[in-house]
Amino acid sequence: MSDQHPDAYDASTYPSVFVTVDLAVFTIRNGALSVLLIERGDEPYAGRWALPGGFINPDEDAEQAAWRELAEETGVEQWAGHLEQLKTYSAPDRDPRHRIVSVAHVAFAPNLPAPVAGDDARNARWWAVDDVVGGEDAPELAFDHAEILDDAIERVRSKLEYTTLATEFVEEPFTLAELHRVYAAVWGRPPSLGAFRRKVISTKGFVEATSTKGGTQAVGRPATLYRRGGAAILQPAMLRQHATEPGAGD
Amino acid sequence: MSDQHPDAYDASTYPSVFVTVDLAVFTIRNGALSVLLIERGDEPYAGRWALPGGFINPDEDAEQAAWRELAEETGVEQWAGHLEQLKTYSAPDRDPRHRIVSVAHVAFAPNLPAPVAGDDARNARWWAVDDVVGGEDAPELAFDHAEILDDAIERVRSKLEYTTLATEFVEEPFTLAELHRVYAAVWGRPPSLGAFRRKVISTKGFVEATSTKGGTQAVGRPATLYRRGGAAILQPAMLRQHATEPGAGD
DNA sequence: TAAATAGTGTCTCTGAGACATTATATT
DNA sequence: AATATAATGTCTCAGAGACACTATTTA
Repeated sequence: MSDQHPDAYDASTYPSVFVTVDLAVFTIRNGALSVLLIERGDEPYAGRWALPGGFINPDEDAEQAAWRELAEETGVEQWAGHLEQLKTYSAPDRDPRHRIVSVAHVAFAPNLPAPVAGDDARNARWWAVDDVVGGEDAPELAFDHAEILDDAIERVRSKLEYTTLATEFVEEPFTLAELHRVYAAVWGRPPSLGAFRRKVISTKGFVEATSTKGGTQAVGRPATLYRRGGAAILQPAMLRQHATEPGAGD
Repeated sequence: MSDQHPDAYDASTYPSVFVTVDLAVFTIRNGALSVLLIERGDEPYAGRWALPGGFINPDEDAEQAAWRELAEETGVEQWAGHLEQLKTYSAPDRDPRHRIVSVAHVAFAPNLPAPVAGDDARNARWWAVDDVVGGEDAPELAFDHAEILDDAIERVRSKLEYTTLATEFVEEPFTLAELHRVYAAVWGRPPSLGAFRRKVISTKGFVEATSTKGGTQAVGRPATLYRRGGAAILQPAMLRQHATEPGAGD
């Protein structure tokens, strides 16, 4: 914050606003990157789908509020995944009623169940992100949530490049094939399997092999099972072929 | 934002807060990455150094407020550089007087002059970041600005890796040696000159050669002069030797 | 000429992509 | 055996680091 005006806190001089958190909660379902949306029951935007969110309490910072909302919305108490701040959205007219500034967050977790429905008659479900952002019969989201979701998706995609965050999308223990499918789902196109295996295994602290073997498949050679390692960043990064390729051929 | 409680906007139910922007403004001065700080005249933290910032007006979003503050603090009307949102800081007790949520921003520009002093008797100057974050006689910053500055520095460093942002730190036209010195200043250690030149030149859209030659040096072969190209991201990234080697996470 | 800075060539090493080959399980 | 999946080996190519070498200017 900081300020240069000693009396700047006079509420008559500067207006106060409401501050909320919004959440883009991601998981992998049926091999597709999916996000949790809630159908609004009230105006404005009644009937539209929106990101879950809520107000920050007086004793919370934004991250604590996000964790709390996450538990409330998903019904998951012991959250196994990761949560981080995304960006703050503050256009003066983003909410037609009041000035509301929202601190958006991104969360990831492995293979979450369908969200708690009973709670308060709201409709809530997982959407494959391709069904939300991909033109055609994609729903129009409430408020500026389409923009938030776009930014959130880009955050997830880029984080897979230079961090070990992909491991947050799978349950331990996991196989390298499962981890590879996370990259395929999030990026749309998987990295080449050979290079992927080499990189994951050779990057110290990305994953740790366990002594047991197994996997979900009923047939075929059983896979080595791994746990998350201690490393957080990938150096160098896992390469993704950006959609915006520099001049073809090249 | 979004909400699930139709009457949630009742001010008696949820408290309103003040929202500010803070700015970490960076430039290169005397070969060192430097940040603009302001000495506070009033309590709290009177006498402490702080990041410049101010309140968001009712008709502005956070980015517009940041641009406005930037012009006010630096006295630069035609801002040649870049500004982007960094992160929002919202600890309930980060300001002892009121609940204040701050949307921090990062700005870069080439070789800025000493900040406007006369304005309102406040003391303002450029600090080499090594003098602010480096132990010893580093000043204790006001509020949570030390944390913000840490995050801002890390943002600048990492952005040089995967974007063409370094060109925002030099005035056009510039030489490759000047651009190389930007990397040296921001990272502490420069990338190897040979690889650097190859990468900058071979990355389409990073820089564009001009027909003229020159440079600042009085002696030696005159350098080719360049302008910024149209590209924004570097694919693959410029490699930096991280201080924190991969292996041990947080 | 010497000194200074700009720019190139070349060697080696790492690692990515492609894909053939081998390994280990079930039926 | 046949089939399915896991895992490895190998070839090639792009690019990074190191550094010697060449180029172009001023004094």
